[in-house]
Amino acid sequence: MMRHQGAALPGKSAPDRHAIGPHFFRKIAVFAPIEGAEQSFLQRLVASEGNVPPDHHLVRAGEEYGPILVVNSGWAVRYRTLADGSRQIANFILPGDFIGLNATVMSVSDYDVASITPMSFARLRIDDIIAMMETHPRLCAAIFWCNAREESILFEHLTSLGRRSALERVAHLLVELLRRLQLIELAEGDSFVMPLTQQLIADSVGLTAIHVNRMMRALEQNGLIAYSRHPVPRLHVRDVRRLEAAAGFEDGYLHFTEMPMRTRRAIENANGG
Amino acid sequence: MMRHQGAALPGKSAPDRHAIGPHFFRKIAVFAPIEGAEQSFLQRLVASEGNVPPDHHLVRAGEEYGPILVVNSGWAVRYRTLADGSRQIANFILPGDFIGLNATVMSVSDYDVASITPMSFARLRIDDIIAMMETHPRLCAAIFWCNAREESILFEHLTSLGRRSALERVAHLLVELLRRLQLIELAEGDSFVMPLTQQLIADSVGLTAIHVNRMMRALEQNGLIAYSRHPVPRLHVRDVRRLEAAAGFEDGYLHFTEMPMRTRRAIENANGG
DNA sequence: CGGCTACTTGAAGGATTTCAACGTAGGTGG
DNA sequence: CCACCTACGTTGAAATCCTTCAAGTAGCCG
Repeated sequence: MMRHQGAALPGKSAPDRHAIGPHFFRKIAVFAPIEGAEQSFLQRLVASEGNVPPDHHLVRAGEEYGPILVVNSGWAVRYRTLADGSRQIANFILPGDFIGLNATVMSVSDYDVASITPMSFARLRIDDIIAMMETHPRLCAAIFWCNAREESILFEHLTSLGRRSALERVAHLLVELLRRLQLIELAEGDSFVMPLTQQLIADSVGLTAIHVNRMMRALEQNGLIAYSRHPVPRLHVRDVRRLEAAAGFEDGYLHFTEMPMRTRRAIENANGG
Repeated sequence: MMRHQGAALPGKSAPDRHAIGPHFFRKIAVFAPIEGAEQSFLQRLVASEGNVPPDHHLVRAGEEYGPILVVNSGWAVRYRTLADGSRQIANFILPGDFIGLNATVMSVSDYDVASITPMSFARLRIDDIIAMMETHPRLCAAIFWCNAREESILFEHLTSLGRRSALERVAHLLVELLRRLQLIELAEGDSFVMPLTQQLIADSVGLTAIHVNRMMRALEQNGLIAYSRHPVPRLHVRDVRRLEAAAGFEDGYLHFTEMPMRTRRAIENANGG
């Protein structure tokens, strides 16, 4: 059904090919570095790797979760569809993000996840993750932190929809994407490859695609952003400061910070002491 | 500074006074019953109990988390404040809910929590919770489930702000509160004590208090709800079905049951019709 | 070339906000 | 016990933001 990545590797001799790519470890390092034995333990947990084309469903609302995925490349989108056919996007899923982590405590999904671009990812068996949570408290805490950070981003998104103007919402999304991509080293300076259509942005920020268009043109005409279509669509943030100001952006919610001391101490004592 | 509940207990003789009230266990039972040894283990973890009056801050954005709380009675609100002074409420915190669970993996809060009514709660030390996660995997999973459910409610809230009309948003909030209160047995039939001002509702659903007023009057005039002020403010849902229809409400996101709502409706219609 | 998708622009309409009053209930101090 | 004060709720009218409707452009792929 779904084929593994067809890289022409000579047998199984490649000893430590990384199944979970570097973006995950860059992101998680904000919380705690995952290195050495821990990293190889996590790598050995990878059951398989996968690829999907754009517009492919990875999780479906109302259906059982599949394996948990860690994105290695490509973008996906998590959303709910309403009775009238309109949809609301919760968040854009970037390399290094988990997909379907709720499967550890819920059997059926209440949202959809679909790829936007071609994607590659590592698959982790749910039972292995649950077992890991008992044996490796630091990794358990790291997963808990990923969840908490995602929830924080969701809250900021809610704040946008509830209390910010159309211009602010669009600007805010663009700054957030820039910052998240910079963290995983997928931005080049203040620009990044931009796979989102204006309709996707609209479904995220609660506007019509038409109005998103007007807001982006306004940002462009004021010299805050620029857009180039070739060779691939790319967004350039011309003035990060002014874009942040236009968005009412505060970066605290992204938690570019460290693990609290007490958590580190507790975990170290449990393990070594 | 903060006094313990002044109940005139005769010394320490009361052996097993429940520090975490019943609402928490009713809610969590949807996921897994916490009974016997597990329940008493959790009860022994309670470091102390506390009370606060209305409009009291329990968590402050930008400051370190205090102990983790489990609400025993009263309502609180979790929100962020924007630069211009407006605020966005993420969720209303009811009896049985945790406060400050993120303290397990983050040291500084990025949101405020404040009481709406007088509240009572149990305090749990963060270190004890972290230790518990390693020794009691079922309790760890239960906490993980609480987080996942809260995130799911937040997503539905986001969907309201992004894609529903003012009338739908208000109706949706009222149905959600009814359902959550029924789960913890704090509703009486289809009515419940309503401590929220229209301004609080407005800050939750992203409208002005004036427009919330108009929407509530519309719901009242159409016979969907009724409001009585004495002896305490109380909201009566006169027609749950029609209120749910007006809200575009689907209860899957609350994770009450294994059975999706459309299935249950189909069964009820088949029986009653 | 035709058909598709995404993007762009203008004008009219509608939903929600803003501004401005007024009502009502509870609490406080004279 | 009444006068005043404050917080919350209620209503109307004007202004604004965003949507809807309509039309047209640009690039891509068969």
